[in-house]
Amino acid sequence: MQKDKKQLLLDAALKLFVEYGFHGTPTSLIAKEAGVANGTLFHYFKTKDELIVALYVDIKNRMAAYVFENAKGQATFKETVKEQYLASLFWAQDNQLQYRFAEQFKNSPYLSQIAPDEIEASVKPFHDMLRMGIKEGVIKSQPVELLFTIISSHAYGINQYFMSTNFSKAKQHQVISDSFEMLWAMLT
Amino acid sequence: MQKDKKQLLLDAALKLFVEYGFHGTPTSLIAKEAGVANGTLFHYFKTKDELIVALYVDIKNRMAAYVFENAKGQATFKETVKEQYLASLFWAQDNQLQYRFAEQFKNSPYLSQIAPDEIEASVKPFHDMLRMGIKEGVIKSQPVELLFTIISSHAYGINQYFMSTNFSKAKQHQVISDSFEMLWAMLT
DNA sequence: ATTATGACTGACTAAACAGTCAGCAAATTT
DNA sequence: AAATTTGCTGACTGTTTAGTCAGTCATAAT
Repeated sequence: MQKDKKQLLLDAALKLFVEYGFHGTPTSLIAKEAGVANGTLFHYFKTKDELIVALYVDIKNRMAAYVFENAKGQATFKETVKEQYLASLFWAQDNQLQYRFAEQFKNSPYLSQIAPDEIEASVKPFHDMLRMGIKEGVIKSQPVELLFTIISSHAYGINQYFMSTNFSKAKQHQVISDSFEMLWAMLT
Repeated sequence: MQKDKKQLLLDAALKLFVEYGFHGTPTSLIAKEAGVANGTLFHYFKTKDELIVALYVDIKNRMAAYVFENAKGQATFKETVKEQYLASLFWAQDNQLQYRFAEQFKNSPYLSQIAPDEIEASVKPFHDMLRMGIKEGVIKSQPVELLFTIISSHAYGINQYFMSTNFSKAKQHQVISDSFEMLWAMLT
């Protein structure tokens, strides 16, 4: 039983988009790489843009699911934040293509095709959590949007660092763990 | 005396690339926006790719010049780092188009068209400075690449935050200044 | 005054592209 | 067994695109 063709198309598109960019990748090449006919792409996605947006939404959902799955049921606030931070970076580590695609997408004009309230909804759980931390007096009283952005971009930076080095997985885990303690010091 | 046509083309390309993306912007539209003939673009830039890369290099140089100009001659290490950090963010504030273009470029496959040693050279002054700080025992003893990436992405985060808010310039300056102190606490 | 130069033009072309569509073959329903 | 549906195909098309090039014109050199 092989993967269904929709998934094959998404996999092929991901790989090619990261390598050649959105418009540097013709739909014909995506179909070829996926091993399906040209028209099949348009059977599953009305337009190329729809494929690009669908791919982004799919990746975002998978990452969010992974982070929440791995960070649930922590005893303290700090442990919750830490596990979410670690899970994000571990996910990025194991899904470099997805991560790079997401960054490319976020910095492109395609981002405007995602409804603002959809973006809003995806960050809400994190904002709520941070609000709780402030209420409990564990972290600094600052706008949660600012705190969340700082945490996210800190993780982004660590990931960039890994992309330019050649650390073993164990070494990377070490750096991630250390970097969280630096980050935490900044938040409290 | 009007700007020369090369600069008009770069200005037009910048505006359109940020709005429509690299491949979403035909060369014909760039020429039209610049108010020059179609062929003039190819008189100054052999290919569209060359224009894109030239635009990035130009922007990077301008930003670097601004940062160094504004941060030179500080008395202490901390003040030097702080002024460079502030200057970067002030520049981004006053050059939103340039900043967004640079981010789009950095996260695209075009980045690979910049020679690694050129990238290396552009970050070297910062690495050297950080090395000095470590030697003097002012900041944490960590790989300078890591420290620099953390500082850069912290600034990136603050800028992202500004893009989703509507603060006055004064308020933004306040946030930038505060955020540096948080960052500094993390580095020492 | 004549010639030479080089920035600039814009009509043009070959190639590439996203998207269409008539229809096929296998599975499912009747 | 016939009819219908469904997932898929790939040749095709109208449009758009990057890049070309023969030639214009203002300025500068002789």
